Amino acid sequence: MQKNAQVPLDSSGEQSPRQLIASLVADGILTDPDSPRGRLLNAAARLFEQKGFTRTTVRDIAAEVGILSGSIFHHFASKEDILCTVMQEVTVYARARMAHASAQAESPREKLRACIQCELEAIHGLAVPGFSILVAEWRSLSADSQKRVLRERDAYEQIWLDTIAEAGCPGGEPALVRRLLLGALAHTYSWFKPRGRGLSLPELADRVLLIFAPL
Amino acid sequence: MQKNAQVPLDSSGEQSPRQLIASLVADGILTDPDSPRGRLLNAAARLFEQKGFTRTTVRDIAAEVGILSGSIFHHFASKEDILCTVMQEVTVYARARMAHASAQAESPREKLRACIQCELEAIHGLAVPGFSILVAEWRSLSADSQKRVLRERDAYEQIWLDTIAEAGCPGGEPALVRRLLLGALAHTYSWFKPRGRGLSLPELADRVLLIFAPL
DNA sequence: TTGAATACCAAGCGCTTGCTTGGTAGCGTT
DNA sequence: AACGCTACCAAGCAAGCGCTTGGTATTCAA
Repeated sequence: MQKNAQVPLDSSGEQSPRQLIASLVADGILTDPDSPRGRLLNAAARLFEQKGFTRTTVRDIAAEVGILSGSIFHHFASKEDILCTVMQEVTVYARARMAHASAQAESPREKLRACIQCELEAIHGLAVPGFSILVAEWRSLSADSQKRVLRERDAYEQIWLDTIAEAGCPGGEPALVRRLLLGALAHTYSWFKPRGRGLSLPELADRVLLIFAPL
Repeated sequence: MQKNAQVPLDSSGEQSPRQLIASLVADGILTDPDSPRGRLLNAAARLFEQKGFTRTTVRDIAAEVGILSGSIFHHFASKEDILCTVMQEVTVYARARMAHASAQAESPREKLRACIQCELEAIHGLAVPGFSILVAEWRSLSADSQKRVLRERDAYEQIWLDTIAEAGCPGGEPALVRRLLLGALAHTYSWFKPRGRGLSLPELADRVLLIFAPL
């Protein structure tokens, strides 16, 4: 159902989430969220994010969309297949979103800022539901499934590496900086509340930028 | 069995891991690793770190020390009790180790370096087996258990906050810097191989220091 | 009008899980 | 010799798990 070719992403002009999703669905690299399969993926992503993969049962997922647990296996081969597909599609969407945000910014440092804010929004469920699963549930995937997801993920990471290299961060190679940065950002999931009365999300992005790209 | 008072830690002179553990056992704030209970805790820590909490069964833990699964509940009230106790004791030991390492360093910046290296060693199983569980399995704890662990953890974090404040890191309040730093360090668990032929652990500590405390 | 495809139900199988129960063997005290 | 304490075994229960099977209702193209 899904073509795995790296479809070039449209990164010009303004785009609403709905438009972006629609164009990815039209390209055949994202499941239609209004289809039964798409509804299952969205429900699973929500639950995996809330409770974790092992603590989410197929009965939970089925109940979320109003069907019985057995019917899930008409759409997916296994519970792990659901997780793997969720991770793939989340990565595809996150990549499209970040490519767009990065292309909008002008200076290299602003591009990095845009990427940081973009990933923060993704992690905190403001833009890419299920993004935090990518880090939290990596070990729940079999080796084969990890490979499937990694192919999509490489394209996503390449945007980061290019951006970091151009911004001229200290701390060594872009790959190392990216890994430290990813850890720092992903971990904000467990303490930062974007809707709280403290730091706002763009403010947090600024602080992170200040550390990883001083000046 | 365990006194919860904040026992002042001996932080003078050289100390082998064995000596440090022995003194903590003598103080009654750590379980003797040679007792049946201690052997269970060590086995559980190893397994939780390798496979995660939910994917580790009480039968796995029992087999590791050569008893039957039911016998575990002579030593612990529940599987979660094991996890909670592991987390507590790991925190106690990590704190003692870091207090010692920090006290050995001279300048504020060297103290920060010592803490970073200390936590990296802990995360990668070179010094504090089970440390990575603290971050990875936090959500596996009930609210009550989280409170129990948090009391020990506060003392550990205080060392960090003091060290960061004195080192004068950019990026805002020490609490924020610490959270970003913890995320970055904890995540190294999933990509950094301390025994590999690439970057060594002290080198990695240097790079991290360069980012979080420039100059 | 038929036939295939899609989406789902109803029932339950086989297995694993955390944990319980009732009992026993060995040891140090008194 | 009697007691109590610690550490453990043997057996299994009740619940929950992922997943299978055989069948049905609806839709839509030929």
